[in-house]
Amino acid sequence: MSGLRRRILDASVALVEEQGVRAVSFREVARRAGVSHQAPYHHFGNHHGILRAIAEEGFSGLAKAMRSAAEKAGPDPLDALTGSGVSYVIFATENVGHFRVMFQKALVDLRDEDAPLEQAEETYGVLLALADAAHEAGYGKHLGAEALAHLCWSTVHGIAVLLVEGVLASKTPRAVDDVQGLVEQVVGGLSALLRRDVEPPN
Amino acid sequence: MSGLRRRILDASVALVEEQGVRAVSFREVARRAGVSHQAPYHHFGNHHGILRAIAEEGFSGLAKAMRSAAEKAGPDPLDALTGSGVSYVIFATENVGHFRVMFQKALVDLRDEDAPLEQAEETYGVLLALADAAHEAGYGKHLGAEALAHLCWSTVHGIAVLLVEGVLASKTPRAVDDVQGLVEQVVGGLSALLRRDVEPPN
DNA sequence: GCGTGCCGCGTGACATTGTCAAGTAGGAAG
DNA sequence: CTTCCTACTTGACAATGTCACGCGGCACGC
Repeated sequence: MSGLRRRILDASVALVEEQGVRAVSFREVARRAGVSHQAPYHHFGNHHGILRAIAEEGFSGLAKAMRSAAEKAGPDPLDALTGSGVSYVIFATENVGHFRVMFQKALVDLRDEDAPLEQAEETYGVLLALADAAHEAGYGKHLGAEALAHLCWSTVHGIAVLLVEGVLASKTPRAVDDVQGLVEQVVGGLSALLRRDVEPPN
Repeated sequence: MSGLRRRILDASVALVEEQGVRAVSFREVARRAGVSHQAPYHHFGNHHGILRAIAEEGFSGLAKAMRSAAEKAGPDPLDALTGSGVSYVIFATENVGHFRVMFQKALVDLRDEDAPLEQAEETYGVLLALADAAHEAGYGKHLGAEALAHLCWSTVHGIAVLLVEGVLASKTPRAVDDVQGLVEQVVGGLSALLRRDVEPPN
């Protein structure tokens, strides 16, 4: 029950967050964990093994965060969908080390023939269920449930990437440097559009 | 006026597309270009130099594509905004090698204090202008021009990333494997929402 | 003519990396 | 006591980014 595996994972995630995926060297994480350069190899097989483990943990946590946010939201399916969207972005900004690894084909093949990443499938399932419920309730009716899911996913994923990679931060005229503000702006904006499409304010 | 610089850049972009950024080794691109392992170093200074050059070329091409698409669209500002959004995604899928490098802080710091990437600023300017025009025409009025720009950017960037990294492809029940279909679905969906918010179909 | 730079590129070397091969301590099982 | 097995360590190898330096050619002043 060696806690070494955990220490190595933590060190790797921290490295990704600080200096990007490229900086994650087998030997550096070993050094940070205070073990020999072969100890990580024993736990993860090879370099891809560590990245895959990070991605598994990441998708698992993301699915949990989305489900939890959806439950905490009100009874309106759109509120649940919006809440999970916000939690998606928050998760990304609070788990940069995981998030950076999760969506790069060259690092982790989500649909590897031999071993597709089931945690990713699970996350997609959560999204689809929420979008379906919202669609059933009439939101984005003319789009179709699948299109609604893809639209929401694209939007939250886009804002997450732009935030995490520092593309948007402090780019705006007014200092909208805080994450919360941008998330509200974007996710809230899409949510408002969907709601006004069903309940025109007049 | 050595064409070697171009050959090295092309080889690098091809490598990113085939095997991800991690595979771009100084020596491998030199080998592919048929020169010594120090020739690239002479042209780009160091590893980051190549990636930065790729990003510059990428943002430059992206801005051009967006402007061109906006001009080709009809007179309606929303059509221009939508068209440039579609071109954004198309650019990403047709220039994966560039796109992957452009939005990773650890590879290219867009707002480096010493030398911010002006091509990126230019691209952002194109987006802002299009969003402003659409906002002036009444689209996304309750959002604000800036929020409209961020919403559109997030959505097209999100779908672009998910497509390029193979996250969405063949994930849907019905085989919506073709890029065009997904782009229409997502970008067209957002566009429709914005239009119906102004011109309710009834 | 001829030296004197510089530009583009090649050669050689060094520390560092991922990975393979072969150990070793310690406990459980027989 | 022997025989595994697990969790690591040590040592080696080819490959990588980078530094220092060498080398041919071309432009320039004189």
